Amino acid sequence: MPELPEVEVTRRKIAPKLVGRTIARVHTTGESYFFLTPPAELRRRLKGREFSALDRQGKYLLATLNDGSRLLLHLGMTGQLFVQGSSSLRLLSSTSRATLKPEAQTEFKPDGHTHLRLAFDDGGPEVWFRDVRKFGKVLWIAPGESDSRLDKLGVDALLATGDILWQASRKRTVAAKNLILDQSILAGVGNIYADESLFLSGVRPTRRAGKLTRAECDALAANIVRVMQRSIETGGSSISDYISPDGEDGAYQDERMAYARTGEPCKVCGTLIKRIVVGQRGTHFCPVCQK
DNA sequence: ACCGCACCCTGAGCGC
DNA sequence: TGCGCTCAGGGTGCGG
Repeated sequence: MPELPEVEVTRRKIAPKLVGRTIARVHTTGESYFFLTPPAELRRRLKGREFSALDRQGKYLLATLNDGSRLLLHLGMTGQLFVQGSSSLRLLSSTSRATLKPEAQTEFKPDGHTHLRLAFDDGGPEVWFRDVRKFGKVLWIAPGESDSRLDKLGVDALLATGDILWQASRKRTVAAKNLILDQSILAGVGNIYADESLFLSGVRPTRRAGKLTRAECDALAANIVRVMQRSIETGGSSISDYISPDGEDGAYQDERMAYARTGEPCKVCGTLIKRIVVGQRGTHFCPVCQK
């Protein structure tokens, strides 16, 4: 699932394929939950525009167009933003993956889940946005306008500080995990990096936020920054559907200490990693290392 | 103000 | 072989 590191890796790799290029044609699927801007309007707004920048805020990608309008993209759970010509087994169904020899994999062809296709006037490779579950989002923002989704975001998680967590957590009864998942406090933390940073900080995910000590807030902020920077360096986590724009897998999943390690020994003390549900999310922790 | 929870979606995996 | 059920979860919105 794409969180800040995966979105940042995507941004870095896709930016050169967007910035400076002019959109010649836009193909979309039909109206759906996915299109916050109706597809017909989106096609009209984008055609003929040139991308001038690609930025990131939390888990959102924000492209600026040469008329001052902006295109907001969110990868949701299963969003895949990539360049035409990429080949990745993650673009195939698991049955296809199982029956297809790796050397036989062919270039991905747009399917019903490929909701947005941008073709450019230079005739080069198109940029495609595919999303099986449609939890992703596309929104066109008029020049000079803002959007409540962006306005509500807290400090980018790469800039997390103990002070932010300390201030935000006082008198709060929510679980510590829910606090760091709150995008209005820190923008970019998702389920994987929440579990990982809590593990590294020795804090149990269910601990009431208001009971965190100042030292624990400092440790948590430092570890959030650390796991995210490390994940960006390794290309992000390719755990379910995430692929980078060139189809390469990330490697951070190999460094996981807690997430999706249910029943496996803790890499520090050997105790079996436990799985519970916190705030509707699968949550993994070491019952001994995390207090 | 805060908190818990239902909902949006589709495919995988399981039991029968 | 196939059906029906459950699970996965980011973000939004609503009811308590």
